[in-house]
Amino acid sequence: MPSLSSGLLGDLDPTSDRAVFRQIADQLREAIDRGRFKEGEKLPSEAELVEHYGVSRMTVRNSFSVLQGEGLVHAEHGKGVFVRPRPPVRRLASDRFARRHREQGKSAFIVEADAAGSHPQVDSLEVKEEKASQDVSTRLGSVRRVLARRRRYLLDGRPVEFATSYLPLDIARGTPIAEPNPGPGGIYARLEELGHRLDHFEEEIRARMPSPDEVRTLRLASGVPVIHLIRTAFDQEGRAVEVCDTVMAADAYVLSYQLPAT
Amino acid sequence: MPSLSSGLLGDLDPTSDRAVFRQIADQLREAIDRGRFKEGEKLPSEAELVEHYGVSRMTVRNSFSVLQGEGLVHAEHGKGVFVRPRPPVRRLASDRFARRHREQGKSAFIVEADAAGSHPQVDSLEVKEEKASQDVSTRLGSVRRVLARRRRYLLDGRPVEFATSYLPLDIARGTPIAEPNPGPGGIYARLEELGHRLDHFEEEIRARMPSPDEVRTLRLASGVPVIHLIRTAFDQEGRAVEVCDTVMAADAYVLSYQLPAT
DNA sequence: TTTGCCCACTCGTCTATACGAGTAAGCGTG
DNA sequence: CACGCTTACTCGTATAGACGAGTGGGCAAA
Repeated sequence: MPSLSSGLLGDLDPTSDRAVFRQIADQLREAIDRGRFKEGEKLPSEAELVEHYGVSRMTVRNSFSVLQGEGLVHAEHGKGVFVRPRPPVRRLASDRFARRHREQGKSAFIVEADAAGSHPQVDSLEVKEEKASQDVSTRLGSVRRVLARRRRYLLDGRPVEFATSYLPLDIARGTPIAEPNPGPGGIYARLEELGHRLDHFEEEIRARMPSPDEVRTLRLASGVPVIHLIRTAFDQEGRAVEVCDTVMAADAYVLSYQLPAT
Repeated sequence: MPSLSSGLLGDLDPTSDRAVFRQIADQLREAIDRGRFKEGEKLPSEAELVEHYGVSRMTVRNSFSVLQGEGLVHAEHGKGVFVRPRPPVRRLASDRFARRHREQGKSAFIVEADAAGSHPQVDSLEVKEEKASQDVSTRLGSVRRVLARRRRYLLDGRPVEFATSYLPLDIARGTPIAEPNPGPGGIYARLEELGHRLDHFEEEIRARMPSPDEVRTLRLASGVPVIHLIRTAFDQEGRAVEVCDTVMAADAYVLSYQLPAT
């Protein structure tokens, strides 16, 4: 059978000064927006579109690359080009570090994911002492070396977040914080037990395109940005006791904050 | 003179299974990261790279498109391909809506930008009544029609943010809030004067690639995501009195929040 | 039936070529 | 000197063709 697309897609406007590949991208985008192609569904193949529009294959591929850059579709070698499904998002609420959430045994990530019916995992655990980067050193108040705790979070097998915590050695060395598993309530519970009663957190949020490294560790599709969150924890003496650097797949997260109007 | 690039760029590895255009992208990326090409500087032209690597022009263009997708470079027709300069970022602190900031005459955006030495502008003002979207209606508690206040913010001539505030008609109609210029302290000051004493805000943050529309209104370079922020303002009776939907150029913003450890 | 191969279809990579259009500098003319 | 043209260089768009490699179904052989 010839192009299934015929019914769903229109013709090109040769008088338009809009580039042909843009016109094709526009039509595909609109068809997707209108739900003519649903999430996960296969778009017409390159060959079909070449046929339908009477253009060369590179032109069709150019259209697809536009849509890929917008994060709308993704290509699978040997299979086709598909409408990118929106994954379930993880909501991070601003009270997620409240003391009351810290009393339980399991980490917030596990508890929350279980509740949402998905399968959580944490891997790539690494705990080691290292030299503090300029930025981390500044945030922690001029420390030279730090304890770094790295881990990757996965939901239903998909990596969604990569995080590194940095703590001053004089606080963390020789404590459960320096163990791979710091115990119930996580490192914040341990910090409080060690006498660093937490006062508040500061979070800085940026969004940007991922580095090739991040594309690899988070298995990101093209057209998916990352949210870069840097949290600093302060104890009641005003000392920065931890910096946590987190990179999240932006399509898997919604951050939520509550601000006083005071 | 032949390629200036010769000194800065290496050779291809024909034995590698990494695609040629990726190898070229890798080398350019690394050169940029190492500072061999500085912000705003011109990369070697397509022709020079064709010459240097002995590949076809489409292969070089493919490399550039990879880097463009990463937001590292941008092309200017007739001029060349340049390392994308990081614009000055605007910091949004979580206390930006505190009452004490609301007493002055000018809007927070103007005050802040002036202080930072940049030239702020607000344009595309539009104030009108319209049908509430499903989402806005839900957030405001099932209102059918709303007052919508749209505006675009620019820094030194560059659009950085596009925002729309939605307010229930029973609150806003016939008040200064329905005027293009709501007066000193903005609409939050007016809301409080009207007896809606503000209690707190809720902010939801997402990051994603921009729609073609957003690319146009924010004049976004390719490879620049947007931060999508939805703020809901609640008064002391617990009623949602405003929803503000904001789309920001992600390369121009850092959001900063302070969370209690309680 | 099961195994394994082949083939058709898919996207990925690369070449070669052509023309269009924006930019900027040089040069000659008025 | 000032203006406008030419020209060389830049990226943008599009064509046509070639080969490679992943996927999955069908068919033939064991």
